[in-house]
Amino acid sequence: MGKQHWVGEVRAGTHDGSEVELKGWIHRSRGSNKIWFLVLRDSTGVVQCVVKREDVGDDAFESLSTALIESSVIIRGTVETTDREHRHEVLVSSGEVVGPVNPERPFPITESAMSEADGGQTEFLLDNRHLYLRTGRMTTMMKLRSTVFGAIHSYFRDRDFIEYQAPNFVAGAVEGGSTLFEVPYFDRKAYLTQSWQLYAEAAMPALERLYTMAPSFRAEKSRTRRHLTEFWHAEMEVAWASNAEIMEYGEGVVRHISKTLLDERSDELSELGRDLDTVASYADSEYPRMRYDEAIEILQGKGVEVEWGQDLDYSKEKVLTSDFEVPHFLTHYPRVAKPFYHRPDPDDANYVLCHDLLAPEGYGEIIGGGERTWSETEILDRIEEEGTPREPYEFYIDIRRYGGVPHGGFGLGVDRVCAWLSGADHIREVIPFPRDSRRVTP
RNA sequence: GCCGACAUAGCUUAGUUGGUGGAGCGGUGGACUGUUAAUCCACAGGUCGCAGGUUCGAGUCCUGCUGUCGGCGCCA
Repeated sequence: MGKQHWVGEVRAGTHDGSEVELKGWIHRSRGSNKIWFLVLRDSTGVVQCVVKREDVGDDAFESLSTALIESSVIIRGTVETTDREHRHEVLVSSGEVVGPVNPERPFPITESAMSEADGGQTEFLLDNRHLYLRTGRMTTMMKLRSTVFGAIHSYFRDRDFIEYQAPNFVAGAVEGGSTLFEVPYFDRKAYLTQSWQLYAEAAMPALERLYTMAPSFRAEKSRTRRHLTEFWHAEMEVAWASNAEIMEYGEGVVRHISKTLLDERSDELSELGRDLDTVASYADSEYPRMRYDEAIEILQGKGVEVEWGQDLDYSKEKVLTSDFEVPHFLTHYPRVAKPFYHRPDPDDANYVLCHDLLAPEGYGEIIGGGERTWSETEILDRIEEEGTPREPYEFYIDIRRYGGVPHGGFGLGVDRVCAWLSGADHIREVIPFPRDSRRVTP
């Protein structure tokens, strides 16, 4: 790489008193006719560079001092310690502009746009998302996001899970048919996948423990702080596992993500205003289990109008989780509220062996999972009972004709977890190019 | 699909009973040897989302349209 020195190293004191060559972009620029201050940004942070006319000469002084914000530059100089902000400065000996910014089209994202925008939610910042990515807030979010992805991979790989990929063009739904994205597929129709699960179950007898992280697509017209039409889905499937065991993995991975963020990204969490003790409580606590029936009783006790058999919508989740300080599992939903692949409870067939993990602070459901219906007769009954067309699921039924075994898994909304743990106001803040029902550009 | 808001300069916005559209940031030119969203002076920049209507006169009132945002149902 044609770059040896990094701003983060300068800030850490690695190069105190030494010559460095910094390559980056102008974050801020100010000064007078003899001395100029360039705040230089690279992927590791910002540092102030002091350019004196007498040191660099008139030509370099003119080109550096007139370069606009987000011009790319190479700066050479000596690192000095200081009592000023950032504790370190670069006293510039020479430098040049690499990629200038045209004054007719200055960098459009101003301080006012940033400060009023509340996390990049204005139309303007969404239209300029390709430029918004390089702002401090979004850069920090992308680093946190990378750590979350890494933590999920390490959690499963450390437990001998095999990463496995399913097709994204599919013929059938996992969730409701109305949320399918239909795409032309030569002379037929196909759909974008809503979940890896059905194809994971096909590989379950081969791999026994498998996981993935991949995008899922749902054509929901939802406009909420928790929804995207394209979201990153961490899913896992385990042979011979019960609902309770699957929940152990769910709790484990969420706690592992929280701990990894604290270990590797505490500065970034603090930068975003996240209280580290709150995140630590998510890493250290056990997550209570609560049956659906208990949740209904609690809600009814609070005067919420809810009938047994209803799925719990967000407004009810919110009332329920308002007293929770850590994530809670909700288990044993009524059979009528859940799709065919959930396994009915052998102890009471009115319920299914499933679980949702509800995050506190109003972030809602972050995991949905459970045991799968695994015998041929039971899956056929469930499909018929639901009135679901059988054809797209023939392969899924066939799996059960050859050595079916109990198994289960879950899906975790990675973006939701990122939003929750970073304390973001909106799920859009944690993904570089958010997709919702009204936006596919840029 | 439903409910509710909003739309003024590149950005963030002010605009009073309807009476000549202002400012800050950003840009340009100038001043300034330690600035922290630097400061000071000057200049440029507007089809007030679009189309109708009411009126002597509409950024402002009315209707329609478009776009955007927030929320709901559903979900991760």
